[in-house]
Order: sequence, then structure tokens, then C-alpha cells
Amino acid sequence: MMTDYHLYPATGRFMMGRMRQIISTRDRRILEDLVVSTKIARNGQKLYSRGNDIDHFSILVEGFAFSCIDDSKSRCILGLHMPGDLLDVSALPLHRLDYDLVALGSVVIGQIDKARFQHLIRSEPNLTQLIWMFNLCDAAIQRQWTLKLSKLTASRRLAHMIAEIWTRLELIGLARSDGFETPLTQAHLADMCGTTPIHMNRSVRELREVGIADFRRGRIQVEDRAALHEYGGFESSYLFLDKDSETHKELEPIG
Amino acid sequence: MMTDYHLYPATGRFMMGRMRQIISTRDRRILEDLVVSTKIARNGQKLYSRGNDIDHFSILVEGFAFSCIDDSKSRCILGLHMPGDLLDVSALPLHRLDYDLVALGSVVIGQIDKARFQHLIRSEPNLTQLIWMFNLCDAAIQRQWTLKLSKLTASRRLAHMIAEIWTRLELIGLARSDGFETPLTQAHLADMCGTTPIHMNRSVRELREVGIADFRRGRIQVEDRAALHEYGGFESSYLFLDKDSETHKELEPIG
DNA sequence: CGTTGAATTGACACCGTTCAACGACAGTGG
DNA sequence: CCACTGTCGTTGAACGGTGTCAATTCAACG
Repeated sequence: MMTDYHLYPATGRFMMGRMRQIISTRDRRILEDLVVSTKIARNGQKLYSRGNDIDHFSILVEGFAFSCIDDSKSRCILGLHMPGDLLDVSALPLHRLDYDLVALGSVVIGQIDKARFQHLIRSEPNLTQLIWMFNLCDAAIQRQWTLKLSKLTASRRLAHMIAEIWTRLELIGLARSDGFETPLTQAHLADMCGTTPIHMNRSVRELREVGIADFRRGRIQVEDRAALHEYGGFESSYLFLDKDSETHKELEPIG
Repeated sequence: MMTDYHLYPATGRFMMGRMRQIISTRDRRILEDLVVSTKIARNGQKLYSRGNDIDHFSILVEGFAFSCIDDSKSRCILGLHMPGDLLDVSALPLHRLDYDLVALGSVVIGQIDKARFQHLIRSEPNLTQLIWMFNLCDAAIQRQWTLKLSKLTASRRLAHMIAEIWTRLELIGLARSDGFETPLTQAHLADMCGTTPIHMNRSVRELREVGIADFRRGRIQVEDRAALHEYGGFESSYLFLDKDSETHKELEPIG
């Protein structure tokens, strides 16, 4: 389980820390075998443009990506994706997305054949449901972003954002004990928190001065995690963490 | 098809105007028969409290509801639900929701037995996928709300909100040609648009003065719809409307 | 060592919040 | 029929958070 990456190089991080432990070996195999090819991309490269036809579904294998919608003058980042995340399940009904996907740093993408995926939906209810669950988790995160934007000031949004990213990185083993590294710039953070780079800078400074979090060139360091959570109003329950796993026993796979 | 309500009193509006037309008669029947009982509720009544165990899944039959999270001092409305909407599919993995559900006006709820629903997921891939698609549509709406909050001023958010609600009401035949009626108050609109009732009032006045939309005690009247859409930056594509239906042929049911 | 993108700072205007009050309307009961 | 009452809607003024513009510093890299 610790080294699932070796057995399942493309999909080993799918639902890691969430419900992966209840996926049967058979299903892990099937999932891994869906990935027919890989693709690499560099920082800032567009992995997909909104409105275009999707030819493959994708899973993020290495690196990060974000989904965004570019306005005439500004950019809004709607989601942040990490290794193990499915990038475009929401294209299922219309075979296209309503947002762009952009690589954040160097990225490896696993490509899933559309036809085989469609077939899987009919033949593998366990896996189907699991992917659906991933989707619901994504949606829960989206709800939190909405909530955050509605009710928090810029610096508190930032605190919440940092807390969420940190926790999600922990799930897949990419965090340090006192923070994390990230290819995100302050401009990215601004676009994620619905503010301007300039004001984001003030927020970064504020968190630094108050001693809640220190962001410096892609390295975030936190001394008092409880204070961070408190300040940003962060409660991890919406991330479907495994500590809650008693509650989804009914998903226990058949095989 | 016009009078699906009579044949399917509880679920006749499910996916109406979106993908309902491609649901087979058999599947419509199965769906309708999932509803084992109905429940009524009055304005403001809590249909569900966050964190509690879900005993039934629900579909909204008549009236409106919203999902929200109450802060110590304020309320954030995260979603607005209309007849035909499933209210708590996102409780599938954890059997609980991370938000409250509140009735808006008088409401009729159809209750779906959990066990039968779980069984359906294994035995009816068509329906499963359809419900999943509904979910994706919900998520797309959530993304738009996030986007709206990130980038628009209060009065433009309101314009977008009005445009969305109007379009969704049209789908299920509950709109007028020049607007719609709604149990929403300005306070509700404020909670949906991430602002205060006072400022929402100013936004309402502004839309009225500019001649874009006239909100008066639950009645919204619009003369120039194009202007409304323009002002709020509203593009309906994220709602999966049927005019796009050529693109989801592959979902054509087997039966 | 110069170039480039990122981070930082100050000044100022504007959008939105807050507090406090008043006005309009619908439902209720005398 | 009218007074009472509560909810919703409306308004003004002061304050604070945020956007904007312009300019400077900093770190990384060839």
C-alpha cells in the first residue's frame, strides 16, 4: 500500500488517502490498464482548451495542473489538480469541458481511451461508483471554494487555500511535516482566491507577520497548524479523508 | 413528453430540458418507482441538517430548496434546487452531507429508499450514468458560482443569478415569457451572491434603474434579456441544455 | 553581469460592510 | 374595519477591504 506507485505507476495515487484502500486488487489493475499512453507537458502549457472535443480522458500522474477560465483581462482558477486526480470526468456528458486545463510545473498525464472508459461504465459498477465518488469529492472542494469566496477576507481565503493544499498533498505523500513546496506563484494564488496579485501579496505578508504561514518563492512553511486552520476556518471533513472510512463500508467491493 | 408529470408524478421533471428525452420509458418507470414516499415542508423548514445520517435520498417534486452553510453570524447559500433536482446524491460516499437543506416556500419531497438506490447502481448502468450526469451538471453550476464570485461586482452577480434561475425555470416550465415568480427574498439573493442584504438592495435598485431587471416582492420582470445576459456575463452552455443534445448521442440507452 | 519573471511597496479611488433607522406591505386579531 | 405586528425592503453616512496604477526590489539563470 505504501508503494502502490510501483505496481500502478499511472494510477497509484488515485483516491490515495481517501478510499483507495477499499479498492480491490482486481479493480486497481483494471484502472491501471485503462491508461493507454502518457504525455508530458511543461509549465504553463495548455493541456486542454475549453470547448474542444475531448479525445482521451486524463489522469494526472506527476506534477500539478489547474482548471481555469480566462476573461478578457483576467484569469480565474477554478480548481487545482494533483497526482492521482482525474482531470476531465466532467466531460462525460458533452465530451468537452467548460474550462481550460493548464500545467503547473512539469507534468505527466496518463491518457485513458474513451471507448474503453465508456465500456467500463457498463461492465464495472464498482469502479464506476469509485470514479463517481472522486467526482463528488471534487464537487465538495468546489463548494468550499464558493463558500470561501463568499465569506472570507483575502488573507483568510489564502489561509484556507494553504490548509487545503497542504492536506491534499499529505494524502499523496508530497508534503513536508511543516509545510510544502509548490510551483504556485502569488499570481496563481490570487487567481485562486478571487483577488489581485497585488492584494494577494498583502495577504501573504499578513500571514507572515501574524506568524501563521510563511510563503517564500514556492516554499510554504507553517509553525502552528491549528492557528492556520482557525484563521482560515478550515475543517478537513469535506475532503473525504480516510479517517472517516468507517462510514463508507457499503462501498466494499464485491471481488 | 409534454405531460410527463402525469405519468411520472414524482420524477417527471428529472433532467427535464436537459437529457430527459433520451431516457427510455423503462428507465423512467424504474426511476419513478424508486420513490417510496413523499413528504411536505413549509418555508424555512430544515429538510436536512449537515452531518446527520441520511436515511433516504430525496428528489424535489414541488417547490424550491437551497443548500447552505450557516456561519456564526451569517448564512451562505451554496445551491438552489428546483423541481426535478436530486437533493443529496453527494451523500453517496459518506451517507451525510456537508451542508444544510432548507425549504424555500412550500415543498414536496420524494423519498428514495437507500437500499434500492444502491442496488440500482449495480443493476442499471444507464440510469446510474444519468444520475451521475445530473451530478456533473450540478457541479458545473457550482463552478459558475465560484467564477461569478471571483470576478463580478455584486450587481453583475445578481444579473447572472437571475439569468441562471430564469433559464432553469424555463427548463421545467415554471417561467413566464418576461421573467418569473420566486419565493426568494433579497436576503436570500444576498446570501447566494456573497454580499449583504443592504448591498443587495442597492444592486437590485441598480438593475432596476438601468432597465435590466425589475425585482419586486418575488416577481422578476425582464424586458431585454440580451442585456441581462450581457451585463451578468451569462452563457447558458454550462447548464447542459437540450439544444446541445446532438453531442451526447453516445448516452443513448440500450433498452 | 544583464535579463527576466516574481515579489514588494505607496498612494488613491471605489466597492462593499456595518450600524442605525425608517417605510411598505401582509397577516392577525380585536 | 382598523390597529397591531413582523417581515421585507429602503435609505444615509462612516469606515474598511480591495482594485488600480506606477515604480522598485529581489532571486534565478544564462
